[in-house]
Amino acid sequence: MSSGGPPTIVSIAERAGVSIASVSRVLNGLGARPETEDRVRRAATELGYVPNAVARSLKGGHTRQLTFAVPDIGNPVYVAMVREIQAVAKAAGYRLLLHSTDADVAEELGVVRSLADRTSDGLVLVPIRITPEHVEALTAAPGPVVVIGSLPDGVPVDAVQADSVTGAALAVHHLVQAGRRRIAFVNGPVDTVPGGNRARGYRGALAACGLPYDPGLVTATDFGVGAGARAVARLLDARPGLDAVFCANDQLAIGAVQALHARGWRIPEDAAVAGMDDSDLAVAAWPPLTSVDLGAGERGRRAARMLLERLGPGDGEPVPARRTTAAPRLVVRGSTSPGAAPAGSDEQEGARSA
Amino acid sequence: MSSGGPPTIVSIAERAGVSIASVSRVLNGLGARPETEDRVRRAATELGYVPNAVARSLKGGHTRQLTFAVPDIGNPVYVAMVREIQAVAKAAGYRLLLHSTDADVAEELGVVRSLADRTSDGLVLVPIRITPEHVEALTAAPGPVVVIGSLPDGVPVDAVQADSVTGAALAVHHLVQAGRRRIAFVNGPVDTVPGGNRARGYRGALAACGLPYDPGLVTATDFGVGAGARAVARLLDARPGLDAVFCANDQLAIGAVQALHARGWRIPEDAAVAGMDDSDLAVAAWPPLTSVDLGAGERGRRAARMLLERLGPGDGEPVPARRTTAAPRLVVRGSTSPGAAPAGSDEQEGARSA
DNA sequence: CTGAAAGCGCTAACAT
DNA sequence: ATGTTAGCGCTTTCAG
Repeated sequence: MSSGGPPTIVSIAERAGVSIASVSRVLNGLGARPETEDRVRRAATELGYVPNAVARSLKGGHTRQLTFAVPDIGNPVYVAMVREIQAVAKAAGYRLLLHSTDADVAEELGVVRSLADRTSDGLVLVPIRITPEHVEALTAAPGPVVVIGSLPDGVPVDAVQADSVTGAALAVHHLVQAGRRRIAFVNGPVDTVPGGNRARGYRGALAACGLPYDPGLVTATDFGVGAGARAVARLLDARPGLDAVFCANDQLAIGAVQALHARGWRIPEDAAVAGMDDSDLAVAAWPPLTSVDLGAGERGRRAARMLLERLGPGDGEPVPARRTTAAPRLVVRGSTSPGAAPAGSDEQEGARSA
Repeated sequence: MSSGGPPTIVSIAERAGVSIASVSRVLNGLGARPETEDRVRRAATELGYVPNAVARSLKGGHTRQLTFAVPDIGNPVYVAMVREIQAVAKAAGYRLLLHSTDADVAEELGVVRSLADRTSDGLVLVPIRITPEHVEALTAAPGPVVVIGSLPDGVPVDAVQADSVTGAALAVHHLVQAGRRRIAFVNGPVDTVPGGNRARGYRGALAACGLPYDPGLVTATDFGVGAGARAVARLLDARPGLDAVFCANDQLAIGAVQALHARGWRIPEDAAVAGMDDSDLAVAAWPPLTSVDLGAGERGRRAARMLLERLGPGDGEPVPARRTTAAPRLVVRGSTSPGAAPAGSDEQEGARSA
């Protein structure tokens, strides 16, 4: 007699009058005499049997779970990644473990090492920064990892990165074409991956356009609406002649817009504003923000796919670490171009309910 | 000699020259002779041993994983919930499994049933709608569940809900106090939990204020920026005398603002606009949106805590299902009140990086 | 085609 | 204090 607890293959075996091996076979679609097959299926249904995934994992050596570790789940960029990764994972029959590192380097390293506890089959990691410890931990990773960010060559780990340099160039060129010459740059912390890359992108783009680099037009504080507003307020005092503000992300751009509005500047007439990431915030602003889509969703999707490939049948020789880069895309809206993007026009549908 | 694969307690036992039981005891902090303790710890460190979480789960009967199932991970409201739930879970030593149901009822039911596979110890579910099947599945849930939404009494499952009625009342009263009388209402689908509740809230609030209910001032389509813009464009044709637009969420409100701007209406002078959810979008808009905070984060936090309580030592008699409601909070900004919310003022900090 | 039995890695009796 | 052993639920040889 089977006692309490949920039904197991043993309960089914007893009820069907067969061995547990037969139960397992039938349930896994291996051959069996129709009679046996029938008895087992019936018993399973009657008992409301559901296979214990943990036991399966222990036997099989894999959990069909993927971990995605991000600095901050609230950030729109990471949200876009989560969304895509979750979709890819689900389609491949994997569950998604979401881990917030709270932008803490030690935690990031911990996540990599915790691959060893076999809780998930692989990891997609978005590091806030790449330290020597990262390189070390990643090199010795006890399981498959894909990094979203810029990893040095030589680290034997797949990576998918954004092209901030080209992205910034797109924005700067666009502003220059629109007749702007004194283009301020509002950045976040330069010692983070995104901050550092975007700073380089801005300088490079300026040079490429033959424009001088004026440190007085550049600020770097925090990524955030308030930081953007304060930075621009300061810039407006120091460089009242600026005619455009390029921001390292949309939050900063929102802050910039607010600061400009507060002083009665018209956008884009008096100053154009451009952001980066093309998040939902961009369309929420007024005027709607021109923004560079750095392909967050695309990066997430690719990272997930690469990870899945590593998990597939590891036949043959070891595949070397791959590097791939998502192409940036400029999305022009009213904040830089008077006529652009009428209200309720296109995109942004897809009915996110609430 | 221990062969390939990651180290297990057996490898450690061999190396330390003790039994696997001793290894387990030492590693779990149970008593042992200092000498033994030492040998084990040393061996474990040298081998880089990490306990296999799957094996532990199989033995212990729990995974220390929680599942959070939402209709759409991209929605700011759910993002706020994820953020809090993840924080609570992490603090309690649980991992978070994120599941997107894509607003599909069948998937929601599937998630509830899949509790039976023992992959996670409990579930927080945000149903898009509550059908009789939901009630049935929830009643027969093979594990602890907490629902975020309005569950009928009698369903033996914990639930935490928003108070849309009071929330809508807060907004409507605020608008009335600001001198508005013809308050339009832009809603999403009425057959969803949020849509239905907000519709009731609006009607109730109107009645409480002694204002007539004019169906011509009400629209219900999709939750989304574009839908909001189109709805308001239509409203402006049908009821050009409106002096305020109350929207069932911030996306709709953003759309409303755009439609009004497009026609040259000034906000809030010609028409005030208020939204719901107080998401990041609210501060991104210009003017910043007055919005009703329905306590998404708070609901997430409470749901997680309730679930954790169920998972705790189930000593004594069974605790009956609990219902709790998060109090709404009106956040007044420039879209209804000319002076409010200067740029880069307060909140919104917390430096979400990018 | 089917059953018996081993074993995934760990914990917890039970015995010494 | 430590070792031996059973067993969590399942898959998979290996015999029959």
